[in-house]
Amino acid sequence: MLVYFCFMGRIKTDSNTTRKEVIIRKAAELFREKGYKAASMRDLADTVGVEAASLYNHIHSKSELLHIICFDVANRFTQKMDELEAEKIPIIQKIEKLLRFHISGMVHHFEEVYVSDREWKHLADPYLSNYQNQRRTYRKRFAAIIEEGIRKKEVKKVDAPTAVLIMLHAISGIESWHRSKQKINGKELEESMIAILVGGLKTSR
Amino acid sequence: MLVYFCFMGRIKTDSNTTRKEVIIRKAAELFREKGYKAASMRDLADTVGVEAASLYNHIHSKSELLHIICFDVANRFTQKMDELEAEKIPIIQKIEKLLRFHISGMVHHFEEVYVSDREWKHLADPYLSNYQNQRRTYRKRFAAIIEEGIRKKEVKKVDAPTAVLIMLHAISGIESWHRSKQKINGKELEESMIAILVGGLKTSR
DNA sequence: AAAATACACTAACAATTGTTAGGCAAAAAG
DNA sequence: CTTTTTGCCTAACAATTGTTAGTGTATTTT
Repeated sequence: MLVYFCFMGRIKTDSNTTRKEVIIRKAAELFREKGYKAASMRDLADTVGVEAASLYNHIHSKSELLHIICFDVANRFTQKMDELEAEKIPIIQKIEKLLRFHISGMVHHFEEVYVSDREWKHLADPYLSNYQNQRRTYRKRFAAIIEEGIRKKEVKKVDAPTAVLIMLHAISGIESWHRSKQKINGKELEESMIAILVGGLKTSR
Repeated sequence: MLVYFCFMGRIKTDSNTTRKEVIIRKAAELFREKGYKAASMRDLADTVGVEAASLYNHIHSKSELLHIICFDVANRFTQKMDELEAEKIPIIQKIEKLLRFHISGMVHHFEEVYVSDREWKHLADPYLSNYQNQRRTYRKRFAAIIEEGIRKKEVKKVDAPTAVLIMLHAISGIESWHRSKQKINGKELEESMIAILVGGLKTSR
């Protein structure tokens, strides 16, 4: 017979949100803030408002949290790429659209996108190789678009993989925009970035 | 009376290299590969060829390793900025020079630069705030150069902090160039990057 | 050659880690 | 209301962590 003094209550959920989703959300915040390895399950439990052991009623392991976050993001991007490839618009517009998708992902789903971008190293096989493959082919598809642009003379002659690398990492730099004190608003940021990045690609006339 | 069976011998050093420097070098490799938190002192000891405890004859703590790496890199960049500000050359050339310095740092001192870029979060105060300040003022000085360029109409009208963010993060993307199988050579990479980045900044004529 | 220093070793520590077991209470289902 | 299920709790585990103490052997200095 055991008496509970400081009973903490259940994890609060809005309707349409499972407790697991709440945990994943908080995990993303925490992993972003401290890094996957430095964030402990006890930390996570605190921010969720529960004891560490209780988390395991909803999830299987810490690593599950990471791979859910990573693949959620990766799949969203892959899906967007599918749609984009099917569209019949000028290449330079395709590129712009893709960049805008990346930028707004980084602005509005910051925690998840950032974690998937920086912490995927800590995935365990077979998820690790899976993730790496998905990422690699995504970049190849992106590079293929740029190369098509070069053939059609819409895009300046550049090394396509290098261009992809620049674009994607430039966008991941939005991280420091989030961190900065006096930040311009999200829409301005987007336009500035597009101007520089797309401007750097267009054939100069 | 104790007899040593598998005596591993001392840490090998070239002349002009202290054992501490060897350890720091290996630490940079390890921190880059696994991340600061995931890299254990026993891992480090293994790659150095020694027992974990022996490392402490040369260093004070794990965190010392991180802050030596971070500040070595940060100071190099700060120093370069000092030199550059003093030069009397067109702004667009200044920017190009700075970018080239960053690029070749990322190509030739990859491990240290990468670690200082990605793992500084794990610095402990007061080093953490120090580092953040140094980084912030560096970026402000970079932004000031771009703003001067805009005033002199050498540079397209863009939000300067955003431009800095793009440049620096684009360069840190060289990480994935290192990782990639079929990589173009370092010099080509540099020229490609300069073309896109500086191209994106110049006033279009 | 003797003395001093540098540097490696083994053994052990306290703290923190992810995770499991088992029990009780609230919420949902009957 | 009664039963079942869900979800929280405490307690504890084994593993891994950074680090210190103490000891012995190479190497360097005298």
